[in-house]
Amino acid sequence: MPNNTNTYIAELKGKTGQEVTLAGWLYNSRASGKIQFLIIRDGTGLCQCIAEYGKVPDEVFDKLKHLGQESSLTVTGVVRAEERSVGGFELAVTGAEIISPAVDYPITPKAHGIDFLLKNRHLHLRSQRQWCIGKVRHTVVDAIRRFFNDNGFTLIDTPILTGIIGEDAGSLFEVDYFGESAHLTQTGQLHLECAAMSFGRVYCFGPTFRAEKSKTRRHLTEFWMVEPEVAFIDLAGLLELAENFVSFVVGQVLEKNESELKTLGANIESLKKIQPPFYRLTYTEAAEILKSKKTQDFLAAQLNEFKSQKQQIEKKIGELENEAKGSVKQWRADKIAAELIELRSELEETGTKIENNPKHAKLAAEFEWGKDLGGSDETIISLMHNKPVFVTCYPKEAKAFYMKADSPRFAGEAGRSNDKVVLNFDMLAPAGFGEIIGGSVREDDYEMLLERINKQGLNAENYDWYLDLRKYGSVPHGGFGLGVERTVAWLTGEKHIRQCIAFPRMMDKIYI
RNA sequence: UCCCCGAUAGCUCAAUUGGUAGAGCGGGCGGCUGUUAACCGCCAGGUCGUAGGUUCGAGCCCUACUCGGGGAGCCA
Repeated sequence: MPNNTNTYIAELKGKTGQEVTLAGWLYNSRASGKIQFLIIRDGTGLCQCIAEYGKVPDEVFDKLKHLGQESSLTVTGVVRAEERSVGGFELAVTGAEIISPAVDYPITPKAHGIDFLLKNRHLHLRSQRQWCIGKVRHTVVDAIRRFFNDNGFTLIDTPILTGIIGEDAGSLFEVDYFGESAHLTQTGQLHLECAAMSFGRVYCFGPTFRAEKSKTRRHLTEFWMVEPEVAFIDLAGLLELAENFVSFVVGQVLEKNESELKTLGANIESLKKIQPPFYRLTYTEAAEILKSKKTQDFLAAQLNEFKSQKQQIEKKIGELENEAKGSVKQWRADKIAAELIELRSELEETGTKIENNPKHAKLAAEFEWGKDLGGSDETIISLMHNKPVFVTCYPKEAKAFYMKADSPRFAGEAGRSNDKVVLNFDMLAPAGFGEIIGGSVREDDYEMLLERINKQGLNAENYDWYLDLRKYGSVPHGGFGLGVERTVAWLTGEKHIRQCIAFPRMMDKIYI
């Protein structure tokens, strides 16, 4: 980099004993009379810098003492290994230069509400948690491109403004296109299929828009999706591709972001288990599992666990409240108050789980063949497994028009007649996280496809070009889509998908 | 769209259940040479979301509205 003699915090390893200059922002500072602990962040990491009275010029010492959080500065000092310090290294400060002081930075090192943080998203991105998630996301995106690029896939950029409906007409964002109606893409799949007939193996990767009225921790109206599409592939081939792909992405994150995962409190051990093969269930088998006694027992056991969790939390709250009533030191009272806030929100969450459990049990028990798998059904299946689960061959009626009807190979034991199911699959992330991939073999027969289009009340004229693919050298083909934010949320253990994209767009709300 | 919860200092939350609005963090000043969301002392900081109503008296009760959170349905 030109004209930059500064050292990045990530490069401190191996510079022990050398004098270096860091350029960054003041993340936090603690002063203790004649010694100051300044934590600097520079985008590559955090480093504690020690300013001792007498070892830096007096006016520098004074300036640092009154410097506000997030002020930008350069700090010069000697690197030394120090176990007690974040990152294992610290700087013995010999000099510092303030670039731009910050006053009254709104995001303090204490707790904040989510609305406040989203309104301050432009600043919240600087926080450690958001930084770690951003790093993991970067690795996920890089791994996605790497996997497909290294496996013979060609990148095709599919349009964002489209005139064709890929998924559900109810979740479209309408755009005025010079007086005509157009909308934002819900999937690149249909265009991608065209490209697959030219390049064989292709993928697209970009933002996707769905105007779903979904106010949940799993939904965004704008999210990033990668979609591979392969000519000459069957369902078994797609599953293999998907499990190799996901395992590669997880492996890359484990390799490159271990410290971020640790900071975020992700379950690293369970991620290490993500290796092919994943579990495979047909929809029919999944439906039977849902209705089985095993599932009811599983849910009942879970309910008991939730209840005992609740009791434990309540007991702890009681204990803390009692302690707070007695005479305690101010600092202890504060700690108790903070703990109580956390425990109460945990209690509320557990209460919701207890409330939902019987509903989910009922939904599962009364599950009827032919319905789509609901969110709670997916959660149950996913909770019962420690690796991702493929659920294949859903009823045709519940699925999109372009999915190919079943063949005997995938019909499953239950032996429903083949034409009632389609050759699709969902991939459910383990431990209750739920769906992160949806895909299918595409209908490649002209007549069958036309029939499905008409049956779903779509205007066949709009799909002329799509039907043409079945006219001129049609081949079996298929693909899938993986949601980036959901994947990042799963890997990082982040509860809400909105934290997994820098500037989230949610239902009815764009903050900045 | 439906159900539940919330709105009090810049931020996170209290307020003995209708009787003078409080604490921590953050900010300012001071103290402390190994802190880890440091700690200790002092100071400043409020039209209790908005509009009505009940009452001698409302942060607290009632009605409407606005905004936010959580969940359901649907999905990547």
